[in-house]
Amino acid sequence: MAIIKFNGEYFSVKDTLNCGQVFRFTDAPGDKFIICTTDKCAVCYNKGDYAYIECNDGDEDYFFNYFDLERDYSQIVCYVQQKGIKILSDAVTKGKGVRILNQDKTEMLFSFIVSQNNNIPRIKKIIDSLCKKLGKKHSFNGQDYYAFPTVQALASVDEDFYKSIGLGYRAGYIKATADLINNGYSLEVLTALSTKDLKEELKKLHGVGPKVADCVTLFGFHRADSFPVDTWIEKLYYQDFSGTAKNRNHITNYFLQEFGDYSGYIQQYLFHYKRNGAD
DNA sequence: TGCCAGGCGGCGT
DNA sequence: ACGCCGCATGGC
Repeated sequence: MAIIKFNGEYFSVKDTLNCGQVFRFTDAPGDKFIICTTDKCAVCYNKGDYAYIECNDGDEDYFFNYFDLERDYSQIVCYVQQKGIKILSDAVTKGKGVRILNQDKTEMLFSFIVSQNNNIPRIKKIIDSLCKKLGKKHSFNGQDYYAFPTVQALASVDEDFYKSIGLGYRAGYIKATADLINNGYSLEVLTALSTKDLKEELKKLHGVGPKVADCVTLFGFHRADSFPVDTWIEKLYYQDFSGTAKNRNHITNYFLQEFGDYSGYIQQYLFHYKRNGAD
C-alpha cells in the first residue's frame, strides 16, 4: 500500500468529486471516498491540512497525474478572483479545493454519452452496472471492485443488453461508438488536434453533441479552453450572469471569450457552486 | 404525480 | 445556421 500526502489547501477530495466530472466513486466510513478509474482504485480523504490518497504500490504516479497534482491551482484561483465577478469569487471561495482530474479518454467518452439528458445518481448507477457486468473484477483493500469495461467487452454485447441496464435510447449510441473504437478508431491520435478541431471530430461520433464533446475535451484531454453548457450552467448563465445569448453554443462561446484558457476550471467552480449550494 | 436530468439526432425552415 | 420535437428511464 502506498500513500500520497498532499497539501489540502487546493485539494478537496469531496469537492473535486462533486462537481460532475466523475461518476465512479462511493462513500466510505470516516468521510473517505473510494474512487475507481479505468482498472485502478484508491481510497481518498482530507484530514487536517492534507489530502491523502491510498493506492496500490506502483500506482502512485498514475494517481498523482489523475488528481492533476503537478499543477499549481493557487495561480488558477488567483486568476479567477482577479476577474472581480461576485458569483465567481463566491464560487471559488467555496470550491477552491476543486481540481480537474486527468481521466481516461475512452471512459469519459462512454460516461458522458450515458450522461445526456440524465441525472447524476442515475448516471452513476448505470456506469456502475456497466462495470459490474462487463468489467474485470479486482480487489483493493480487501474489497471487490470492477474495472471500466474494455472496448472489446463493450463491443461484445448488443444494443438490447444496453437497454436492459436502463440506457434507453442511448443504447444505440453506446453500441455504435463501442463498435467504432473496437474496429480501430483511435481517440489517442486526436491529441494532436487543437481543442476546436478535437471537439468537431468528437461530434462526428453517434450520440456526441456539443455538450458531451466539451466534457470529453475537458475531462479526458484536459483542454481547459472548453466550457460545457448543461442545464445547470444554462440556468446560471441567465440567472447570475444576466445572459442574453439564445442557445447553448452561444453560451459556450461567451464564456470562452471571457475566460480563455481558464474556462474549464471556472466552469467547474461554477457547476460545483450551483449544484452544491452557496452555503 | 409530473417535472426534470451534465442533450442529441433528425427534420423543417 | 437555427429551432423544434421525440426520445427511455427513473430521481425527486
